[in-house]
Amino acid sequence: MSKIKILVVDDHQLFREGIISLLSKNEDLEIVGECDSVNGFYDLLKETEPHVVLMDISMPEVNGLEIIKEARSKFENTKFIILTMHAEGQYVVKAVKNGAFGYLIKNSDEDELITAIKQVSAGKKYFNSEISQLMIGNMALDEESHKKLSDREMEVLDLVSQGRTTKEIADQLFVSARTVETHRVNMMKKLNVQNTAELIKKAAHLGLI
Amino acid sequence: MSKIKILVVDDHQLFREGIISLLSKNEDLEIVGECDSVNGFYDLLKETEPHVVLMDISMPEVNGLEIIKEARSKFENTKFIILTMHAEGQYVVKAVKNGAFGYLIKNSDEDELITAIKQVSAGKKYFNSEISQLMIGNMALDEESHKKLSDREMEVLDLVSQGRTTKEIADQLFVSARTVETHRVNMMKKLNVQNTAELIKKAAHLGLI
DNA sequence: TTCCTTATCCGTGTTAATACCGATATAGAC
DNA sequence: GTCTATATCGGTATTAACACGGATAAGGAA
Repeated sequence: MSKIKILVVDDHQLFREGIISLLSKNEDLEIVGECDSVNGFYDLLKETEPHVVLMDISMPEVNGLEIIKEARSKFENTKFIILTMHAEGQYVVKAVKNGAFGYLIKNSDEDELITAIKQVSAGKKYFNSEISQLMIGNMALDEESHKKLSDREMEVLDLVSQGRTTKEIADQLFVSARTVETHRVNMMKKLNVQNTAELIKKAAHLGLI
Repeated sequence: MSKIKILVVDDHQLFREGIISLLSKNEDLEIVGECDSVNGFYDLLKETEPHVVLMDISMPEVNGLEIIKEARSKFENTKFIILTMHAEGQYVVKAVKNGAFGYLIKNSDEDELITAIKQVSAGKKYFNSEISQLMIGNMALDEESHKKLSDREMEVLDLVSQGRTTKEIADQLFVSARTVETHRVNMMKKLNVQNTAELIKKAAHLGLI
C-alpha cells in the first residue's frame, strides 16, 4: 500500500511544523504540502491530490468549515479532518454537515491523530465519543437555534457591536433609522434573544463578531 | 556545552507532541518534561530544573502569565518563554511585567523558536520586532485600559448580558434601578466603551461572560 | 489624621431603543 | 402562481438607556 498523502492547513506555522515533524516519523504517511490559509490552498489541492487534509477552523479571513464545504465537491478523492482547539458542539455539527470525515481537538494525542488519518483515508469517518457527545448535545438546539443572518444584517450587527447608535448606522448605510431598527429586531428574532445586549453576547459567542 | 533542558507547558497535547518532535531533532536541546496545565507543573519544575520553559497563555483554569509571575521567583535558574496564539499587546505587556524572557506567536517558524530558546537560555531576552511593536502600541493604553470589574459589577454584567432590563436586575439584586445604571456606566468607563452593546462585545471578547 | 481611591448608592432630565401596528418590491424556491 | 425570505420604509406609544448632577462608607497610603 502506498503512503497516505496529507496536506496540513493551519495558520500557525509552529503547529504546522510540529505536526509535520510528528507525522513524518510514520512510514505510512507522507506530508505533501502545507498551507497557512486559503491562499494557494486550491492550487496545492489540485497539484498534490492529497488523501487527507488536516484543516484548522479559525484562520485569518477564512473559516476552515466553509473551505471544506467548498472544496469537497470539487475534490472527491480528498477527505477532510478538522483539527482545531474548538471543542464546541456547533462546530462539530457544522463540520459534519459540511462533509468533514473527522474532527479532532488539538488536545488529542499522536496515536489518535494517526488512527483518525488512517481511518479517514480508508473512507471511514472518525469522530470519537467526546466529539460525538458534543455534537449530540447541540443537535437539539440546532433546530430552533439561529438561522443565518443576511449580509446586510451582519453589517448592521457589526456596527451595533462597535457601539454605534441606530442613527449613526443609518447615516453610514444611507438608509433610514427605521430600517436599521428592523434589521436589529429581525436579528433578535433569528437568534431568539430579547434585546441588543443579549444579541451582542450571543453573536460574540457564535463568533459572528 | 551541555544541552539546554526544556519543559513544555501547553494544554493541547498535539501541539506539545509536535513541538517536542521538532525540538528533539536539534542536538543542542533536550526536552525534559511536558505538562498540560498547572497540575504537576511545580513538581516537574523542581524535579527537572529546566533551563527554559515554553508556556502557553490560555489553559483551562489557569493563565500562563500568572504561573510565570508565581514561578520565576522560586526558580531563578529557569527562564520562561511565552508561546501562544495571542498576538495582543496587552498580553505581551503582561508577559514582560511578569518576568517572561521571550514571547513567541505559534505562527513563528522552527528557526525562530530555536533562536529564541538559545538566546533566552543564555540570559538574553527575545522579543522580535513584531512583538515589540505590539507591546509599544499597548504601553500607552495600558494605564487607562480596562481595570478589573468588581464582583458586584460582574454580577450586573452577567445579568445585562442575559438580556435582563435594568429594572429586572434592580429587583433581583434588591437595589434601585439607578444603582444598576451606575454599575453599568462604571463598567463602560472601565472598559472604555460607549454603550451597552459595545460593553457586551468587549466583555465577551475578554472572556468575562 | 488626612488624603485618595473604590465600591456602593440615588435623583432628574433627555435621548435612544423597543413593542406594537403596518407596508411595498424583489428574488428564488416549489 | 404561490410561498418565503430579504431589504426597504412608516407611525405611535412606552420603556429603557444614558448624561448630568450628586452622596456615603471602607480601606490603604502619605
